[in-house]
Amino acid sequence: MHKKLTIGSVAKLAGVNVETIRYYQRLGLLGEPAKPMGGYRRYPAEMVKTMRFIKRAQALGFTLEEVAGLLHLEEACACAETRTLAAQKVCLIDRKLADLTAMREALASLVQQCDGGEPAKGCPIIHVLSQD
Amino acid sequence: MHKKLTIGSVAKLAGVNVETIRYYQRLGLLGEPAKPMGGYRRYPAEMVKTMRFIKRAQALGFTLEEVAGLLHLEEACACAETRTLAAQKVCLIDRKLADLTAMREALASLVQQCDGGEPAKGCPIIHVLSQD
DNA sequence: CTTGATTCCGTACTATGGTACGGAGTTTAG
DNA sequence: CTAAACTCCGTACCATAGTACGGAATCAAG
Repeated sequence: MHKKLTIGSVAKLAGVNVETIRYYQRLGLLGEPAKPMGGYRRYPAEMVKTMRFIKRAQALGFTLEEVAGLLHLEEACACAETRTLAAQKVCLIDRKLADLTAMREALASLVQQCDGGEPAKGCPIIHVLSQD
Repeated sequence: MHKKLTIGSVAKLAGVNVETIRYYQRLGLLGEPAKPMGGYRRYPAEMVKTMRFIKRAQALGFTLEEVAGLLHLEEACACAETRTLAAQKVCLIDRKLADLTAMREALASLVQQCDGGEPAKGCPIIHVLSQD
């Protein structure tokens, strides 16, 4: 009794296109409930959460393939492999955080220097960001 | 006398494909020096820095179109428009940082719980990450 | 001065992440 | 019970970010 949503409702609740759900199903990211003899498929409400998770992960730079990996972590935990995979993701995120922070500082200082009014003679943006 | 590199050397120094440089030129991200009467073009060493900048920005989730915007900030500073653009990028980065941090915490706690040894019964990863 | 590497240029192809479309069947609301 | 809305399925199309290819010209070393 907990499979009550049509694909359209899932899409609406998750804020995505129906086609996107079908696309993810083709990629194996989302399961397809069995089609009840000629009728429409019914989806559990957790589907919406999973969709939102995918969208969040994607926004953070994970590819759909990586997201598929993260989703597998859910069903197979307490396993050395999956733990390692998750730990690697954490390292990867740490590197991204460091890079993003550096970028943020550089841009913020650019904005400040622009505020300072010092005209022409080249903004330091590329100079600051392109070293190493 | 400061235009000494061939496109191949730039590519090698920046660690990218020659075709990628030509692709960026087509998109207008990189300039093309004038071709000296039937010969090969020569590029300034800064080209390498610009390439590296593009790659760094991309790795942080900026599209090539956005990178083009960032590059324009370099030559036209002290201008209200460009300052605003940069400030918006900073906000955007702040949002990404917040999201990434949340993701990091969630994943790290997943790893810890896996370490705890509590077997089966579902990892909290999706539960934790998909709320709101 | 020839041979092999590199450049130039255009065009085509690839992968990823979707979106759109068309026709047939199925629901659901009035 | 009919009409509108939705589902199913396959196939086609789109944008982004490149990579590959092929022929002609040019350069650099032996």
